Amino acid sequence: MPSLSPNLCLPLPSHFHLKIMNSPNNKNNKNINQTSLSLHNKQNKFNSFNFKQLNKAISNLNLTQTQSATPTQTHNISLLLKSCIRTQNLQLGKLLHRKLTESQLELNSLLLNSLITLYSKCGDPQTALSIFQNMDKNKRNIVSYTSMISCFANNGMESKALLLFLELLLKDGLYPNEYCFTALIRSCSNSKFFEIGLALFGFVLKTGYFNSHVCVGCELIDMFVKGGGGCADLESAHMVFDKMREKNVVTWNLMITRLAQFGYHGDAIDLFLSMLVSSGCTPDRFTLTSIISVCAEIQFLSLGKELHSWVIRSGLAMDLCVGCSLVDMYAKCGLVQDSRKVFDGMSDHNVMSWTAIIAGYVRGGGGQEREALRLFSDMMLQGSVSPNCFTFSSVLKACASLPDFVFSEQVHGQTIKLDLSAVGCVGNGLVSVYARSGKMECACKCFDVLFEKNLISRNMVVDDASLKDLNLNSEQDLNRRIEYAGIGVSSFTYASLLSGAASIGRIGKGEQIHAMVVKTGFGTNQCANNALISMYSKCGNKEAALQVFNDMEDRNIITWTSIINGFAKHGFATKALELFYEMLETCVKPNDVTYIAVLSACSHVGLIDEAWKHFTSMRNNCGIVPRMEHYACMVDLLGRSGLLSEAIEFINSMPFDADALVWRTFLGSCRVHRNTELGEHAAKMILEREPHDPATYILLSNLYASEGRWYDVAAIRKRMKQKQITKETGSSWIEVENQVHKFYVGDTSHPKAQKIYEKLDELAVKIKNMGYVPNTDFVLHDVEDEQKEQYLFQHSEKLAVAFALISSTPKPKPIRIFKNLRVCGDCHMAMKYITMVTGREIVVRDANRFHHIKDGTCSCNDYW
DNA sequence: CTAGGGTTAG
Repeated sequence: MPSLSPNLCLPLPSHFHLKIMNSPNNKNNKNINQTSLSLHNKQNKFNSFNFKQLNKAISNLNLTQTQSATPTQTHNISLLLKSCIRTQNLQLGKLLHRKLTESQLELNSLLLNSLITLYSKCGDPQTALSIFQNMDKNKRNIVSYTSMISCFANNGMESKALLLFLELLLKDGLYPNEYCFTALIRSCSNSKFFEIGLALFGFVLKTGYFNSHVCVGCELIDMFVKGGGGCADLESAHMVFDKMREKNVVTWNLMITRLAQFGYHGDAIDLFLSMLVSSGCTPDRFTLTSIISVCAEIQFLSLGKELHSWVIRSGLAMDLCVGCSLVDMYAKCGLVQDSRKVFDGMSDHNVMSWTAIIAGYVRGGGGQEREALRLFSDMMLQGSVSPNCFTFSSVLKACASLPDFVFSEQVHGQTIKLDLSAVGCVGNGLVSVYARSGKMECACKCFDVLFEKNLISRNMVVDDASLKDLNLNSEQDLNRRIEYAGIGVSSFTYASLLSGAASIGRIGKGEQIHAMVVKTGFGTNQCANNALISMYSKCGNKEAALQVFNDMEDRNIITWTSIINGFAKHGFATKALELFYEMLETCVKPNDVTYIAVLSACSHVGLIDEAWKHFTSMRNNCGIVPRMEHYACMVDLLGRSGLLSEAIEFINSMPFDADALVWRTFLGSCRVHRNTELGEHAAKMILEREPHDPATYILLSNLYASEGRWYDVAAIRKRMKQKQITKETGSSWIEVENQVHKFYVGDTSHPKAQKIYEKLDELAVKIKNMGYVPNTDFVLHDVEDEQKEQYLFQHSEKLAVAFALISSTPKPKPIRIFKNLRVCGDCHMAMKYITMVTGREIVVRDANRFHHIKDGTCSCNDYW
């Protein structure tokens, strides 16, 4: 941490020290306060100006032909300019500017400076600069310089800000003031100029500018938060905060917000409490918004409610942002109804309040997705608010959970129209919507858009001329710069690309992204590596996942959880548990997700005692309260071991009502152990909770089929027809040479179909000789036996295997197949024989889990 | 005329 009085090391000219000594910065305090007070009043007066009024006022502005602007004219013009700035209306600002130019009125410093500010704040630094450059030398005062420095600082041209400051120091009669230092420190608030920022920090401490205005301190706090080398230094930020002589409500808000943004929720609440007790400042809309969001994050409902009543009592209930945070807080605390009440009571809505309530319903799940989509439709119909990527992220999640597809396609259209389909969370949402419906072509297309657009944006950034003058020495520098600027590639971009590739199993693309990660200097980035581990795991390549894991130096809980989960999903429980114990030794604390991985590892291989041990220890030793998912793992474990009545007892003893997931897990066990009676009960429970779940109907119908109860099978099919529930069409796909090949049952559309079927015939003969007997239980009963067998041998997963074998995939590599439904029992058996006759390893990812099939055995132990 | 703070997703 830097010392609070670092050495002064700025290369300042000698006369500068003198100037500072003479500068009357203490006397200024009073003036500043007065200025800002009167300014405040003026702002309020213009708050009520709408576009029309402002337009009219500008048009009616009387610019009589005097040589230079009179005090009254100056006053009026400056007020109008301020209104344009406040409303970010560059259009009207330009109109006013044009009128001034046309009138040939000679503009004084004040007006020219105001024009610089107008262009600066409306994102047009070039025009601001040209006004500054064309100003008469004798009109260019300290305010002009400060406005221009601030313009550079706020428009991503930090080096130019510093250079202009150096130029200012050489001007006789001009003295930098606290406004100027504030802008300078802001310029240094990125990693590149952090060192200069430290020097400025020392300087303002020595000269007393540090306490001359709260803004200087605020800017310093943010500088440390952004930190040197991209690493936040909250401790130093907090020290600056403590050291500030005067703090106003903004200062408190800033510190509270930054603590919250960096995940120090408890500290943020503590600071809020000391603000109440000892600051003498009254919390305002900003404070409440921030702290209510903290309550949402950590689900601190009691404080959240308290703050809600405060909001009402203090008359802030009509504030849009406060309302948004309340909507979000109630939703995140699980009280969607209360959230809705706040939402309905708001006088106005913006994209955030809509998104917050929609996300609330989506998060709640259990059929509430429909209400979320209804609200989304309302929002679109009203038309005053346009959805953004956050909105789509939630809406697409809702789409993925619903059977109707028309709506999803409309949403997809909207994302294209608004040019958001290549934004990470939107693109991934689209990919998973299509992937879940088995529309792999569409899923792949959406992914490719994501993949290519993100590549292009990176290339554009590299070509950007303004980055070239920054004198970057290495590619790492460039990336840090890009990441900081929030454009182009960041570790987040990679993470979202990787999760997209993983969800559709495109390992080839995943490998390409991996190469890009390394090439662009993110090879040691924790977030990118965590995403790589998940991607390789989800694509069935556990060796590559382990390789990434082993090469990582900096592992966090997500890293460990990802690798443990990877092995657990593949049925390698021993390795998963080994890693779990290794993790505990390195003193990384497991979280709730880690325990889901651990319990599912146990359940995949039937380690009952081990599972119970962890289930009790998670609560007792780690204070983690088991969630639905944890209970589901335990039900799975008991069910798999055939302890069906124990499983039912366990479900009944749960502290909350079991959801569809738990019952679906149980139904799976009933199917394997052929217990129709309990299975029917489980199915009934699921359909009570999710009446449109096609998977349940299928599972139940399979259960009846396995017992030969064809009458009941038919009844189920009829019911599905009545309810218009369609079974997902089974399909399998495989990636060969970066291209996805997809197959349906009996599919002959592939260009190499003839060769595929020849290979299948050849395989059939070979494996029958080894003892394979087709299991026709998996085919409809009213077909002749020979036909059944033929039908069976045209299952999509078998077609994919045959295609892999005739393709030139390198031999040592396993054949990786993906299936949208559960793999069929006969295919599973046949594949085991195929691994024996071909010596190849087959990895199948089905809807539920992974099957690593090698030398005639499968990692799932024939239980799935 | 020049300076600072808030909300939505994974």
